Amino acid sequence: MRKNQIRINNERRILAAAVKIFAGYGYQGATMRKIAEEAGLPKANLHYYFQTKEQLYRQVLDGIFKDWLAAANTFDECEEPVEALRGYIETKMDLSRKRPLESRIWAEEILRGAPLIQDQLEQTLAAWLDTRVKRITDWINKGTIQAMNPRILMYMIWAVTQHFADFESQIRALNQQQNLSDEQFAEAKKQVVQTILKGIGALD
Amino acid sequence: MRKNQIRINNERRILAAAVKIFAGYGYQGATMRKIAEEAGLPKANLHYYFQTKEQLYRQVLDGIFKDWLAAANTFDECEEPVEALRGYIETKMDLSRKRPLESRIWAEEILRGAPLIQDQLEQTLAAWLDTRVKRITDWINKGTIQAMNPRILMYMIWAVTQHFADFESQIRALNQQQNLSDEQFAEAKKQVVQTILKGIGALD
DNA sequence: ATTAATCTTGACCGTTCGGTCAGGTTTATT
DNA sequence: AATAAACCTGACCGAACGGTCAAGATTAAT
Repeated sequence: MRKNQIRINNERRILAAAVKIFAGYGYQGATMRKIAEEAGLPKANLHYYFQTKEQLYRQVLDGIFKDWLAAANTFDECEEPVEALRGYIETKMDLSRKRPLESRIWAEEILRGAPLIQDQLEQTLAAWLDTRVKRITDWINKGTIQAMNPRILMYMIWAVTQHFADFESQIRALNQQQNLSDEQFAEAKKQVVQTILKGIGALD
Repeated sequence: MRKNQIRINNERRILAAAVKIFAGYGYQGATMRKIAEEAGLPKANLHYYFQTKEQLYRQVLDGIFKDWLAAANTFDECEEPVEALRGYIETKMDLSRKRPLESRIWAEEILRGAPLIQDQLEQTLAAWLDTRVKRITDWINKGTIQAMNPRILMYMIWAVTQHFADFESQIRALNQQQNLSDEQFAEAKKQVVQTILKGIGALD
């Protein structure tokens, strides 16, 4: 079932506009009018491609969820905890830097109690986490890293890395009203990796 | 200018209801009708005590901001980095546990770009952070903890501690649909403290 | 060239939003 | 007891919301 080029283009335009508006205003604060304006299309046209606001929002969330899971590639490819965790943390930091809007949409959805993605969290994400927990447990049993609760380690990594996207406006206010420069962000990335790896006894 | 008891009681009731509704639905998603229902008062009565939805929201934010700053008492009272940071992290963790709603309201406000509290961030919070950064810098200069960027350390502490409130629904979905028990939370608190303190070279 | 399918859009609809207000009730002051 | 101040609230308002639809325009298929 090949899609027409017109449909492909317009769906992409609308989704890109929706990401901006949902990230900037939240689900409730975002309006179909604003998204239509951002996309440069009449509002009725949005409803032609996406029947309801909720369906449009769901498709946005689906795209974000895929990126979320894909970020774990480095984690899976590396044998040793230092490489694997460093790669994962750096990938998540880069994601926060390059796609902060998506991170904020995700955060707001969780903040509201994950009304639309609870199933995906309980099914897909829970399974995803379980396999990573097993790998970390193996490292612990081998003595490569110290004993700990692997889940809490993952929560900490998520918290810290996503903070640089989700709380960007707070960080900016505390940095002379300037977003972190590339140099500052690189420093943050380095320090985050260093602190966590050292914190779990994977370094030294 | 002493306030009447009726006013005191009703303002408190309305503010408590507002915290619940703002936390559960976000600023845009919260309605004066829902808040009135939660408070058990007619909607028009809310507007008698708080002229607009925004003013009510501002007062909620003000209360949260004060708790935020007050959590630093332990930090200031202790001489040594291990005590000071441990106390601060534990206080912030306890705050996330006991008052998650307030944490979520704060998070959403920052997520939306801090439209109403930007001034307070740039003035009060920036000054607050500066003094703590100075203390940490002193520790670094004394060699008690390793060299690092103190601001990034504070961001990490905020990120991790608040994550347990802000992402509660995600953590629940990954914990067999159960909120963290007191025991699990205590374990998390311990591991967070341990990881960060060890990560900055304040332990061992 | 003709038909069918897809796409486009201004105008419109019912609902809900934040907010107002007049007029009544309760509480405080003297 | 009388007056003033504070408090209460049902009914209402204009604006903005998500969504619909009929009728026309464009593109694809034959």
